[in-house]
Amino acid sequence: MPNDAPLATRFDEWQAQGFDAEACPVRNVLDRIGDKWTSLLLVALAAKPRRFSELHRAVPDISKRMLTQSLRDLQRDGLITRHVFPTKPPSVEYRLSPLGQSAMAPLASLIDWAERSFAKIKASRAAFDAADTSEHVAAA
Amino acid sequence: MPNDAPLATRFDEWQAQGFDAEACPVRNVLDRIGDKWTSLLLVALAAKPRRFSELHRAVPDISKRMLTQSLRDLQRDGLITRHVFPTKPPSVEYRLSPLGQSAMAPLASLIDWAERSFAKIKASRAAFDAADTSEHVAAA
DNA sequence: CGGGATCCTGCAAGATACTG
DNA sequence: CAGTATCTTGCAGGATCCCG
Repeated sequence: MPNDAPLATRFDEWQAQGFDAEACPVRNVLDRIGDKWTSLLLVALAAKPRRFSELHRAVPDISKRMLTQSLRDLQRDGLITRHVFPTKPPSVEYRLSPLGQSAMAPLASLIDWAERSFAKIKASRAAFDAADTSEHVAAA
Repeated sequence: MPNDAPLATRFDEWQAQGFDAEACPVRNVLDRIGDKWTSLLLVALAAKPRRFSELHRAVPDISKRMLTQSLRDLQRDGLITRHVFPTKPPSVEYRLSPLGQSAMAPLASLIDWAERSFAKIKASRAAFDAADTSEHVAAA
């Protein structure tokens, strides 16, 4: 039940429901988006439909196993559709479903934020790690 | 370098850079957001600053270990700040940094999408699993 | 109270090989 | 080409105890 209450209020609601993993949209959906590969695959498919090996090349360091599994997860959630062309050899095309397309706007806004903030985050990490190291040095 | 090119174009750029994990904002930032706990903690802190054990209660099924670690990750990325009050016993307060606050808008839009789409996703999952099962049954 | 250190385990995911 | 099946392992993360 989406509503326009501030996040803080909704957090209280989720909390009241014990954050039931089955019921909580944040956990259900963010777990998928945050998956190492799924959001990358969604973006890859946002450009255009692609075939299995095309995706494999597009995302170089994913294993065939994980690619298959990630695609099936996305399909199971209804974010992408899978079309088999019974050619020889077979070819399979994946494309965003309408639901998947509807995810792109919020996902893009998050990616925008990520790109805008990346420099600050890197700087913060460097500072944090430097402080950590110098403490170790001081302690040693 | 944030820009207003469509995601598809930016994907090609990332790809050209080999998706270097150190350089790619998507991987760097989404990995954190998608973390099982961090986004939940951000939302919890969006309401108001909270202390360690308060957060522990707010997110019931996180272990102390993971809470500590998630908070340190968020602090390292500069999304939250940590304030130690040398009372007895000590109390530590966490709160969103300006950078963390700037993340809330895109995060909220994603959560909105999640809540709006959750019913569809659940339905899709159910249909997918049912098809799977019936195939097994048919095969058996 | 707010952690750190240590031990231990399960499962996520890589590597490899096979198939329609 | 587009996957499955099996085996194997690393390490995320829980449980427990300790400490200032």
